[in-house]
Amino acid sequence: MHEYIPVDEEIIDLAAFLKTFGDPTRLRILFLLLDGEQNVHDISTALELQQPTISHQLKILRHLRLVRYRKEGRSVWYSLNDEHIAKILTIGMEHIQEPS
Amino acid sequence: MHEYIPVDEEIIDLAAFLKTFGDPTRLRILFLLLDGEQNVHDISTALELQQPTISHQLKILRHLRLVRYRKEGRSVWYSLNDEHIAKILTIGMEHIQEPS
DNA sequence: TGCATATATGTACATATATTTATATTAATA
DNA sequence: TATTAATATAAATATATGTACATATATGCA
Repeated sequence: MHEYIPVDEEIIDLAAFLKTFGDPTRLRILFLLLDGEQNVHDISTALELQQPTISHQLKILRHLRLVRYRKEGRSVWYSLNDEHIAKILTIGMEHIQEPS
Repeated sequence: MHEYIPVDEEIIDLAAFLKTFGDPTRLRILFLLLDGEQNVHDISTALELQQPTISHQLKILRHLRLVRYRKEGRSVWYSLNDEHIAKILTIGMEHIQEPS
């Protein structure tokens, strides 16, 4: 019984998606968003990182659909896109906390 | 109710772990291993990639504990380390196959 | 021991990417 | 309309990383 082997395009897309979890700044943003919607200013304040740095990473998170956003006046509110994101964070944490 | 925010070291470790899924070659290796143990030669034949390329990526997969291995004579047999790996692949596939 | 096979390591190079600084855009409000 | 606040974009730079090629190591066997 053979597992499903993704075709090339799926492999490329999957790598791009999962790679997005592979940066500490993006992970910190995602963990913040586990608490719910946050705007750019609050994220950059909470993480003590410059606003362009946050906007840059949010753009990547948006494009790979890890987050969604809505505009309200001058603010843009970001949140996790769906349950897949939290699940991957949870499984990842389980893995690194496991004794080797 | 606030979510658990990982400390810096956990963020670094988690990013390193998840980043490992972010390369097409490594993903192809992992999908092969869903079928069960494979040795280096068979992997490099199946993926039509040079043996040093496979060994290089296996080293990374080993260090981040995505795979385990056992030596048998001249051969080294690799397999997925635990259920976390397959779960992340599955959730990732669900995500990219979801209509945007 | 000598040789072939299987796997790992090291180096070099090209490419990708995270961050900083500066600037642009957009929206609210005085 | 002028100004301020919030966010996004652009350019520059430094760092990281994947691959190819050459070489090393290790094991089995004649």
